[in-house]
Amino acid sequence: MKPSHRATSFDVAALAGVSQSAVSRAFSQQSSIAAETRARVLEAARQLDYVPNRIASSLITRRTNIVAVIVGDMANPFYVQALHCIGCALQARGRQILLFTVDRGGSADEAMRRVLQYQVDGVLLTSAQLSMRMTSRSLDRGVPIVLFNRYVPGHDAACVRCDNAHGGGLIAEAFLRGGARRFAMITGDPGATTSQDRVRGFVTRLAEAGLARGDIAEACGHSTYEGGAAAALALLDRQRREWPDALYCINDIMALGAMDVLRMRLGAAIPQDIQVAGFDDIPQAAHLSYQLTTVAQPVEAMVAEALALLHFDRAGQRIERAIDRALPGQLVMRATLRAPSA
Amino acid sequence: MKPSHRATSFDVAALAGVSQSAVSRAFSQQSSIAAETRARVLEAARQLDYVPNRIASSLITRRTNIVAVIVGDMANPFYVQALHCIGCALQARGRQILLFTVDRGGSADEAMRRVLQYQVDGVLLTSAQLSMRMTSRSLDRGVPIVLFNRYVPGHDAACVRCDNAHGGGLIAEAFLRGGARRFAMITGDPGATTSQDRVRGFVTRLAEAGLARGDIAEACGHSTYEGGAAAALALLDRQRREWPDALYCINDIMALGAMDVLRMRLGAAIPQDIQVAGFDDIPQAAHLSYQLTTVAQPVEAMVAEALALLHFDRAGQRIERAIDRALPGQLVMRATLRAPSA
DNA sequence: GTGAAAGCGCTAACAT
DNA sequence: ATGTTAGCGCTTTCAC
Repeated sequence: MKPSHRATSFDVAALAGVSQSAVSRAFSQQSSIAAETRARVLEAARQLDYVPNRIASSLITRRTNIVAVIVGDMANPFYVQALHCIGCALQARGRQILLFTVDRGGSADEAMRRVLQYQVDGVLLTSAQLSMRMTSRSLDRGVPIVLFNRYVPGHDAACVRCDNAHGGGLIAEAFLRGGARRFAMITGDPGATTSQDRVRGFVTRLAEAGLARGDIAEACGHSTYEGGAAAALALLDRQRREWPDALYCINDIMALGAMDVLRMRLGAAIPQDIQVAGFDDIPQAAHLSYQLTTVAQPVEAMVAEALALLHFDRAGQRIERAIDRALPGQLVMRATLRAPSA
Repeated sequence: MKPSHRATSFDVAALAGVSQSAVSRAFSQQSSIAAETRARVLEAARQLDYVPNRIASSLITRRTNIVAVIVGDMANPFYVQALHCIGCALQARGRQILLFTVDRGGSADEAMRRVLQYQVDGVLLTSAQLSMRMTSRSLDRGVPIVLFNRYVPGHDAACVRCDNAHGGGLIAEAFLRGGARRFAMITGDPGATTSQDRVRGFVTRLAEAGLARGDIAEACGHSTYEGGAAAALALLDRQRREWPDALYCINDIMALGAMDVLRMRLGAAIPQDIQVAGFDDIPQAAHLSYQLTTVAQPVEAMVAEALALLHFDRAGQRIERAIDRALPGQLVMRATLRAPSA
C-alpha cells in the first residue's frame, strides 16, 4: 500500500532502519557509505516509490539544476531548433529548461524579473533584448547569462553567436559566382546585431567587388514569413526590367515568404529571373518547394559553447563578462542560386 | 552598494526595522498588514534588490507554480504552436513551464521520472506515450496529468483533444463535395489514437457514401515532412491512370511532404490531378506555396481546457480521472481542394 | 561509515 | 497588525 503523499527521506530511513542522513548519502555519488547500507536504502526507497526532492535539496546546495531559457521568437523555426537542441544538451547533463517566452522583439526584462524569483543555475537568452540594468542585476546575484545570437556591444553578458558577417560574405560570394549583377536585400530588425552583421558582411564583400551600397536595393521586413512576403512585394512590385537578379534575405523564414511572393504573385522564376539566398538553414529551407541556398548556423556547437560559458562546474564563482564567441557558419548550396558559370 | 549575494527576507526585515514575517506578508496579497508597514518593507526590498525566493516558499506551500510540459515532437510545428500557447496561458497566471523533450514516438516514462524529482503543480503531455504505471505513480503523489491530444482508452489521466474523428469526417465531406471518387490516405503512428481517430472519422464518412475501406489506398508515414514525402512516393509512384483523385494526410506536416513529392517529383497538379487535405492547420499550411485545405484544431480552447483540468485552485485534492474532452475542429478551405461543382 | 544537529529561505499558525 | 516559533525536505558539518 502506498502513502497518499510523497514519501520523504525520513520514511525511507525508518523503513531501512538507518538515519535520514544515510538516505541522503545513498542517493549521492561521492558520499562515503557502505555498499550494503546503500543497497538497503535503495530497496526501501523503491518500495516507497521515493525520489529525492530536488527543490528541497536546491535550497541548501544552491543549485536547482534548472536553466532558464528565454525565447523571443517561437514563430521562427530556427529558434525552435535551438531550443530543442538546448533541451537535449541540458537533459544529457541532468538539467532542465524553465521556459520563458517573450513577444517578438519585446524586452526580456519582464521575463527576467520572473526568472530571478527562481533560483536558476543560469539564463540563456535567444532573440530578445535585455537591458543592461537587468543584466547587471542577474550577474550581481551570481546568475550567469549567455546571449544566444544576440550580441550587444558593450553589454556585460557573455554571448555566443554565428559569425553573421562572415556568413553574409559567403552569400555575397556565392551570388557573384552565380553571375549576379544587381542586388537587393531584405533586412530585419535594425536594432538587432544579428541583422546588422549579416548585412554588413554581405555589403562589405560586394564593395570589394566594386558595388556601392547605394546600388543595393533594400527593404526591412519583420522576421516572419509574412514580413518577408511583404518586404519582397514592396521591393519588387514594379517593372520587371528594373529587377535585381539576386535577393538576399537575412534569414530563412523571410526568404520563404519572399520566394512565395516572387513565384506566386510576381511570376518570377528562381533562380532564372532572380536568385535567392537566406540565412539559418531551418528545416523548411530543404523542402522540395523551396530548396533554398543558405548559410547553416552551427547550432550544436553554439549550444555546447553557450552551456560551457554558463560554468555549471564552478557555481557561484566570479563570472567573466564581455565574452563574445563567434562560430563560422557554412554555405549550403541548393537550387535558388545558379551554379557558377564554368 | 549591493550585497554580492542575494538578499534574504531577513536582510530586508533588518533594513526596514520589522520582523522577517512582516516581509513575507508584505509580498503576499491576502495578508493583513498595515499599508504603511508594507510600503516601508517594499522600499527596503527595492534598495536591496530583494525578490522572494519561490523555490524556498514552495517547500512549505507545496506549490511551485511550475508546470511540467513534456513534448514528444518538436519537429511538428503544431506542437510548437501548442507549446507556445501553453506558455502564454501559464505566464498569464504567474506560472512557468519546465520543459521536457522526448524523442519522437518515444516513451515519456524516462522524462516523467525526472519530472517527479521536481515538485511541479501539474504535468501536460503532448504527443508522447506514458505508461499506466507511470501515470499512477504521478497521480498517487497528487501530481495531476493531462494528456494533450493523446487519448489512451482506459488510461487514468485526463485528456483534452481535438475531436479527431469529427475532423476526419469534415475532410471526407469536403472531398466528396469536390467530386472526388478514388481516395487515398497517409496515416501516422498506428499506435496513436490521434491517427486512428482521424482515419476512422474519414473512413466512416466515406462508408456512408458507399465506399469500402478496401477501396481506399493507404500508406503509413512517420509524422514528419520526410515521412509524408516517402509515403506519398510509395503510394503514388506508379501509372498515373491508377491514381486516386483525393489524398488525405492525417496531419499537415506530412501533407506538405506529400504535396512536394506530388508536384516536384511526380508532376501532379493540385487540385486538378489530385486533391489534398491535411489536419492541424499549422502556420505553413497557409503559405502561398501550399495553401493547404485542412482542419484547424482549436488550440487556444484546448489549452484553456487542459489548464482548467489541472485544477490549480484546489491543490492536493482528489483528482478526477478518466476525463476525456474532445473539442471540434474547423474545416479551413484553401486551394488544395476543388470548390464544390455548382 | 554512520548518526545527530544545524540550517537553506520561506510561510503559516499561534500569540500578543 | 505584528512578532515569535515551528517546520517544508533536504545536505552537510561534526562527533563518534
